[in-house]
Parts: sequence; structure tokens; C-alpha cells
Amino acid sequence: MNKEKNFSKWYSDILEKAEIIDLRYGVKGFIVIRPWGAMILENMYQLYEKALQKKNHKSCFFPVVIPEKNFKKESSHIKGFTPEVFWLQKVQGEDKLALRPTSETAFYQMYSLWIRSWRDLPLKLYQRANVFRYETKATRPLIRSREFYWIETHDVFATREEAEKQVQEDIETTEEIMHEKFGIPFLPMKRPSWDKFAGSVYTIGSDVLMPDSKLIQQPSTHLLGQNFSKAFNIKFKDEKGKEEYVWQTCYGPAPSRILASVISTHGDDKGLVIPFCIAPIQIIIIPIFNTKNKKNVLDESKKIKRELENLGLRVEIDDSEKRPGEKYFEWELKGVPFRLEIGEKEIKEKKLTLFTRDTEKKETLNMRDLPKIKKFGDEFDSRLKKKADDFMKDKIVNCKTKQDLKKAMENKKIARVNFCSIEKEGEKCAEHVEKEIHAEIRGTLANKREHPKGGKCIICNKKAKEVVYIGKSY
RNA sequence: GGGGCUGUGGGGUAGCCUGGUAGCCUUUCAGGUUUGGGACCUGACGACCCCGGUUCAAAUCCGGGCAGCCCCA
Repeated sequence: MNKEKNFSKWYSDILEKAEIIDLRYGVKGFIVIRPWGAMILENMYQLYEKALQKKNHKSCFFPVVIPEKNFKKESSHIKGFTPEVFWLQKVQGEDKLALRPTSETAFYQMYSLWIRSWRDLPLKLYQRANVFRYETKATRPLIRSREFYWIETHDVFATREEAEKQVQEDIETTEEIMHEKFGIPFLPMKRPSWDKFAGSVYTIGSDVLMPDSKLIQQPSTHLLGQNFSKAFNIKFKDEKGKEEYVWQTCYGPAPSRILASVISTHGDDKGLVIPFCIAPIQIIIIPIFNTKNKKNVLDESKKIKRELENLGLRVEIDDSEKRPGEKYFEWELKGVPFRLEIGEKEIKEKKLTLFTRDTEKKETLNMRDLPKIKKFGDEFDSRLKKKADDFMKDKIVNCKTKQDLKKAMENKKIARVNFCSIEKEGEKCAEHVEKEIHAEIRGTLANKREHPKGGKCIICNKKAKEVVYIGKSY
């Protein structure tokens, strides 16, 4: 498995070999997620949901089906999503039913019933859900599937100002979880108006680099403004008794897609490297025994396991009859951060052999020092994050001319350029970039205003209003 | 959206051109000997993607479908 030479092959191989997914279900764009993949996903969900709860979100579950009449209430939303909707063929009654591609039109029907007064606001709910989109582009496992697993938040406020604050909070949540925890750096991009979420005022997507230097969109957050509140009649009475439409936002991180980034970013030629904080098994204990000392070694292993578990760590013992070497290969392939080897030698010397997955170093660890593994785990995650940050760092290059831009794309970089506008009047220039340079305007930096300082648009040479980022994408 | 490649036991493949016997490696299962970086011996289970056509006869040729992968827009 050679990640650098042939990323595509490496990616599909590793998904199968590490038992993340099984591709043989036989329906285009639908995959089976196996236990090892599911356990990683579960840990990702938990970290994400905890972060949302801390920021006053509450959990709920909505139906997977959405009646057609709901779906059609917000005109630009229908337009954007209708081509991708799976419709149920057989339905009871008269309403046609859609499998949710996203749940705005499910939530907001209820929001119009639940919200009456300023006292009901803000309302911040999320659900953990699988959603369905009939992708017409080539599907790729976890990267672009027709069913994926995500979280969607749907937040409601009395004012636009609060709603915009929420959008910034969502970007911070992405930073806190996807970057700080999972070690995946991103560029928060305010999308051009022609590329925003259907039904939103504006969209901010998180662009993440894959090893082949193409960008993939990870969590996106949207200012919905009053578009849906007007369509669904979601109104409240303010403190003075005046009736107003609410302001809304939504945010959608997809753990199944983020998993694709985690695997591609951190993995190496030996297999997965899973961040300590989401590894289903953080430490695998390999007992090294022969027929005579088997019981003794296993007893000692169990003792170590209990001690580590008492520290709140996820530990397993591989007591199968395979030889140690085979176990090493297998657990390295599966990306377990640490391996403890326990044999006669270790028991005698009261020292363990500790192997670290990312550095591939073996060292001895005094049995008294087991609690240090927690710290080692944090350091493990920091190293993964730093490596990913470094990869991202020299990818962004400033370009002044079309020639520069072409060259940057050939060199697999992200270009930072002056651009006329990300509103409608800039669309022609964007089309030019797509046709001539085969790249996309990804947007402007969303958490920091960058000024073109009197520069000209790299395409039309008119006065530039924005600094945009251009790259190739999935 | 356009183009290309591929489909043979659980996985990887040979056979296909030139129609007739499904071969190999691995996994799995059972038993035994082993166990400090992918163990060995013996035995067993297990396959031609689907539908149609041509033919005495189809894994092989033809048409269609489905699925996977790759490249381009």
C-alpha cells in the first residue's frame, strides 16, 4: 500500500483491509460500515455532540420521511435539492414522501408550532441522522455516498445579529472538534453566492485538503435568514408584543465524511493511524507466551488492563493463538495508537514494552508509569495534528496573474488571488476559472476579512472586491 | 455530464483471444505441533455478477442490465 504514489488505490485498499467498510452491498453509493468503522464513528459523534450540548444544543430525532408539501415550501430550497431526492414509491394517503436529503423542511414545520414568544428563543436543537442524496457524480466510499451519517443543528433566534454569531460559533465548533481533536485543519470559506446552500443567505464551508491535494468540503454552516421562517410561518412576539419572523441557522458536520479525512490525512503505508481520542482501542496488549507460561502472562496482562481501564482508557488484550508478529501487523493496520507487549522478560523486570503507532518507536515503560499513557495519548494527537498542519501550510500560494494561477494548479496548490466579486457579478469570472483553469472559486476566508487593497481581479482586471481561494475539489 | 477499465469460492488471481477438464495463492473450519515481527503439518468447506441470444455445448462469443474502479468536464 503506497499512499503517495497511488492515493486512490491506497484509500480503497485500506478501507477494506482495516475493516472500516464493506463495498459489496451492491447498491450504488450505499456502503456497509463494519464494527471497526462504526466504533470510530461513534466516538466522533460523542465528541461532537458533547461540544454542541455544551453550547446549549439539545438532541432530538425527526422522521426520515418528509412530505412533499413541506419539501416544496421554500422555493430555492426545492430547486437546489429536488434533483437529488429519493422519493418513496409506495405511500399511504395522498402525500408523496421524500427520504430526507437534509431536514430543514421537517424541523421547521414543528418549529412553527413550538415557537410563540421571545421567551422560546433561542431554540437550539440537533439530531444525529442519516440522510440520502441521489448523487449524480461518481460516488466514492465515505467521500461521496448516497447515504451518509451526520449531525444537523437547527437554531432559531430573534435577531439577525444573534444568528450571525451562531454561524461564527459553528466555525469555532469545527475548529474545536475537527481540527483540535481529530487533527484535520481546514479553511473556513464563505462560498460564492452561486455555490451556497439552497435556501440560505450565505454559506460557510470548511475546506479540507486530501493527500492528492484536492479539497473536500467538510462541515458547513448556513445563515438561513428569514427565508424559511417566512415559508413555514415561524413567528414570535417580541418583548413589546410585536410579531416578527425568526432568524435561523443550520450546521451540518458529517462524521462519516470526516472519517474519510481522518483516514486519508493520518494513515500511512502500514495502514490506519487513528487519533487517540477516537480510537476504539487506544492500547492493545499483546501477551507473549508459550505453552508453559501462558496462564501467568495472561494473568499479568489482565492486571495491566484493569489498571489502564481504571484510568478511563480503552484497552483490549489480544489473547488469540496467533503469533506475536501477526498481531503486530494486524493492529498496526487497524491504527491502534499504542501497543503494550508483555512477556516473561517484562514481568521479571517490571517493565513493559511500549510501541507507538505514528513514530514506530519501541521503548520500555516502567509498570509504575502506566498513568503516563494518558499524556502520551495527548502528545500522539498533537503530533498528528502538527503533521497535518504542516502539510497544509505551504499549500497556499499568492497569485497575481492567470499564468501564476495556472502554474499553482499544476503544482497542486491552493491559490490566493484578488477577485472581482463573489456575488452574482463575479459568476462569469468564476466560469472562466472553471473552463480555462479547471479549478473552482472556493470562497473568501470567513473568520477574517481580507482586503484586496486596490488590486485588480485576476480574471477580468476590474477592481477586486475580494480575496478568494481557488483549488481543485472532490 | 463524457470517456475508459474490470467483474471467476470470503480476499487476490489463472483460464477468455482460439467455446468442451474451472488451476494457483490466501482466508475460514477441524485436529496437532508451535508462539519475542506475517509459523508449520494433515484434512475439509467454498466460485464463473444478473437477464437474454448464438451453439450439440458458454466463465469464454454477442446484446442488455447491475456493480466497482479510474480519467476528464
